[in-house]
Amino acid sequence: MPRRQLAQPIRPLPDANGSATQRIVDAITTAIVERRLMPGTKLAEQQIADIFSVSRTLVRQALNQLSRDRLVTLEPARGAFVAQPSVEEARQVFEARKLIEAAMLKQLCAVITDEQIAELREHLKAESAAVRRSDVPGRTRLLADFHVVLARMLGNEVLAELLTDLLSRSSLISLMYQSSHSAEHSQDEHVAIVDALERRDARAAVKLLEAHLGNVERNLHLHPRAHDLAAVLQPA
Amino acid sequence: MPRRQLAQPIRPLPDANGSATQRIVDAITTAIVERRLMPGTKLAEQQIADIFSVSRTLVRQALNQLSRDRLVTLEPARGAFVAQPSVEEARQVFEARKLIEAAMLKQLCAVITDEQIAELREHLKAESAAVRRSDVPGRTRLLADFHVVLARMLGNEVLAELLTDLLSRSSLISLMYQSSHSAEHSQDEHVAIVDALERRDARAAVKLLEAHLGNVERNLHLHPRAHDLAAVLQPA
DNA sequence: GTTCCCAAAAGTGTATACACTTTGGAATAC
DNA sequence: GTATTCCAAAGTGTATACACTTTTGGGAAC
Repeated sequence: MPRRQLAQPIRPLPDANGSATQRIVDAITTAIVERRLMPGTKLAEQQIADIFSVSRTLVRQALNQLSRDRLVTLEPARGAFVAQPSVEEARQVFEARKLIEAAMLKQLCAVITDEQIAELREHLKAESAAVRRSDVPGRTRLLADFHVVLARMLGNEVLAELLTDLLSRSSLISLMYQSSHSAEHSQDEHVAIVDALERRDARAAVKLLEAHLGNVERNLHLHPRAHDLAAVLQPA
Repeated sequence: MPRRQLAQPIRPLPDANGSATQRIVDAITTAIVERRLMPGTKLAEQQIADIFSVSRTLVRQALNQLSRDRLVTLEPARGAFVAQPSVEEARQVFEARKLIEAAMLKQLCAVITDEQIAELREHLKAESAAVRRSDVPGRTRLLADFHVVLARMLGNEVLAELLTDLLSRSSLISLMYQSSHSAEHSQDEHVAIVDALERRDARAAVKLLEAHLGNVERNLHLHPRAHDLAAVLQPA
C-alpha cells in the first residue's frame, strides 16, 4: 500500500487558535471590560499596529469587529474611538438583559443539577476573593462572567454568546456612567440568586435577578453631567 | 483672492450613507435571507470585488462582518463560504428565539396600543399578498420581518437588532434544512398571534408563538440526509 | 489503468503605497 | 488684537503588490 507522503515541512501555522486580528480584538475588549480604557479614547490605527507589530490592515479588521460589537465607534475619516453609549442605549441594554436573563433563569431552575450549583458556588468564592483583595479588573470580569456562566449552563452556546455581547456593553456602560453600585453589593446579590436556584425557587430567583439588574442600573449616573456638554446643552 | 485649487481628479466618494462595504454586506445578507445563495457556496473575493467594482480590501471587510453574523464561514487560506449551520446550532437558535420572543410577547401584551395592532394587521396583509402571489423572496422576508416588527414595538432597538441577527440565521437554517413548513401555515400562525395580542391574552399569545416556532423547527429536516456525507458516516 | 508527484494557476493573508480628509497652527488681513 | 486663510503634519480609506497556501491538471512510475 503506497503510503501518501504528506508535505509537512514546517509549522507555518498562520493563526491557529488566535489570529493576529483576534488577539487585537481580545486585547481591546479585555481592556474595556476591565476598565483600563476610558470611553471616548481615540484608537489610532498606526499606534495600535506598532504595539502589536502588525500592519494597519489587521488593526482595521479588529476595529471593524469591535465596532460591530458596539464597543468602538467609527467616525468616517476621523478614526475609531472607544464607544460612549447613550443613556437611551444604556436603558435598552439593561432592559434586554432583564428580559433574557429572567427567562433563562426560570428555565434553568427546572434543569439545574447539584453539580452545577457547586460550580456556581465556586464562582461566587472567586468573586468574593477578588472583591476582598480589591482586584478591580479581576472582580469586574468575574462579576460579569457570573451571568455568562448561568447562560452556559442551559447548554445553549448561541444564547451565551448573545449575553456575552450584552455584558461587554454593560461593562462599558458602567464605566461610562461611573457606577456607584459597589462590587460587594453585587456579589451579595449573586449569592442570593444562587441560593434561590439551589432551592429551585424560580419565582424568587427571577425576582432577585430583576432586582439586581435594577439596582445596577439605578446606580448609574444616567442623568447628563457637566462634562457631557452635548447632552446637557441639547435643546430638549 | 487666491482661490483654493482643490485637486479633484476623480470622485472617490468614500461612503456617503451606505459605505461600499455595507452595500456588499447587505447584498449578500439579502441574497441569503431571500434564498438566492445556497449554504456552502464559495464566495471568492476577487469575483465579488469585480461585481461591486471595488478592491478585495473592501470585500474582505464585508466577509469579516458576515462571518461575525454567522452567515459566512471563513476557512483559513481556503476562503469564505455561505455558512452551513450544524443541527446543534439550529436547535440552539430556535431555542434562543423561543426564549427571547416569548418574553417579549408577554411584555408587549401589556403595553401594545391599538395603532400598533393596526400596524401588525397591515403587515399580515402584506404577508398574505406575497404568499398568494408566490413571491418567494418577498414572502420569506416578510415572514421573518414579522418577528422583528414585534421586537421594535417594545421600543427597544438593542433587542430588535439581536433578534434580527437570529432571524437571518434562522433563514439560513431553513434553507439549509429545506424547511417543509409551508408559508401559508406560518402566515396563519402569525394571524393567530396577532389575534391573541388584540385580546391582550398574553398566555395565549406566548403559547401560540411557542407552537409556531416549534412547528417551524419540527418541519426542518434536522436528521442527516444522504448528501450530508460527513454527518451520515460520522461514528456516533 | 491507476497512483503519485510536481509545477503552474488560482486564491488568500499581510504589508505597503498613495490619495484624500481632518486638524492645528502660523502667517496674513483687517 | 482678533479673525481668517492657508499649509503642513497626521491620520484615514482604498487599491495594489507580493509572499505563501491550496488547488488542479498532466505526466511519470508502476
